[in-house]
Amino acid sequence: MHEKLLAHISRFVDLTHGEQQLLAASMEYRAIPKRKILLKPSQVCTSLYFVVSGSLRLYSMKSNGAEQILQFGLADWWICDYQSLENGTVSGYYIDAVDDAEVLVLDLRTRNELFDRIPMFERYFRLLMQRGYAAGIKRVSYFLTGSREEMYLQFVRLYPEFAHSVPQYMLASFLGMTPEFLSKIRGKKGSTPGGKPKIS
Amino acid sequence: MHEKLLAHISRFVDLTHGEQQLLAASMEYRAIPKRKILLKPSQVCTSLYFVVSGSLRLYSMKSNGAEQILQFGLADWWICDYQSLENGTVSGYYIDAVDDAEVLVLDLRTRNELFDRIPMFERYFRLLMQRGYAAGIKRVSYFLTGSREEMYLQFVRLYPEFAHSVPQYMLASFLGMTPEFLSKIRGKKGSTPGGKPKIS
DNA sequence: CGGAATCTTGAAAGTGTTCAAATCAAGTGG
DNA sequence: CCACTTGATTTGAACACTTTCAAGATTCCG
Repeated sequence: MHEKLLAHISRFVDLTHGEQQLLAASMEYRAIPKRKILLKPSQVCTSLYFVVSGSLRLYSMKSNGAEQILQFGLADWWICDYQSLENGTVSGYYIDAVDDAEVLVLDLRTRNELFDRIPMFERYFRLLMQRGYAAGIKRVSYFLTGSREEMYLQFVRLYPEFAHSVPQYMLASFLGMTPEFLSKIRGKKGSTPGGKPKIS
Repeated sequence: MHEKLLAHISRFVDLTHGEQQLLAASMEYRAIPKRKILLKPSQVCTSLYFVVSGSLRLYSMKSNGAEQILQFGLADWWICDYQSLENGTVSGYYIDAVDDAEVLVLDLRTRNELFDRIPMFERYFRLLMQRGYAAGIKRVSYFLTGSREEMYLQFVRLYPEFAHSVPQYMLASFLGMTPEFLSKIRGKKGSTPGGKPKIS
């Protein structure tokens, strides 16, 4: 169950066998049924989730009651509200399961102990956070530079299977548009050229 | 010159006196004149800049030739293209000075040596990156949730002096709107109520 | 003073949203 | 297996927000 995590870590840093054991022993496996909520506003986030399979999402509630999905947590992703986690403040986000998922849970306190004992584990997180930071800047750049349609096409290019397995309204939310508009974008593509109506 | 950096670090982690000395000796002071370019596309980013005074910005060039500002580096900020830095790939961004600025330059190689020698320094960066990551998510949330006008008001609330010292077209770019539209937003405010025409 | 960059203003054109209704899909219980 | 209910997607018309383009006013700096 932990091989997937260890394999992921090994793409960034090297841990000794002992360190790997310690880490594996520090995380708890958990099966998350579809729609199960792992975090909600008014709670303080005290756990990090490593997604082994399935998918989670992090979202907020807009003033009009609509969900605003800010992040999907697919396989090999860590997901949590880092602001709440680090400051001990109340979260403003929800985290739940899009599909049935399997995760490894790492408690905040345990994480901090691991950081003290295994500097390379903290480096791994430094690299992840740095990457997330850089990706955030690039994401903002996409929002500001291109149209919603380009963003959609880009997303489909990057995550073709996921883009078609996730409910359309969730994808629309993540891309910052209404489900109606995404539907129109999709409609435009499928029927324009002599294209066959679509297979299956 | 380095006190500002050490003071900033001390808000996150504790360094011994010796570590502080080592760090200070590892960074080079540099005065950056207004408009001086520190990084441009086709270069690989190999330095991190800590802003002591003044302000830098990180931006890309849109297909229509307009600048898209993605980030301002104000006092106490670190700025660089982390993706280029870590992967050794060519950057897609520019970094230059909005105003005359003073920075401390940290070379990539030196940074990595410091990380090996001073685990708390790497923790400091882990916390910075984590914070930047969380802030990036919140920023996306602002873009998707509110109107440009709300974003502008929010920005002014957070950085009142900076918002009025930076050229308006740069602020517009950072907020993802045209300078014309920002001008209209500002016009609306100033003249709505019995408000005085504006002082100075 | 002169020139260049910046900011303002207005009309026309986009792009994406809202609202409402119709269609489609999927499960549930009988 | 069908009828029903609920949720998801599609479609269209009216609307709102933001951009584009073009001209004029302003400011800044040598």
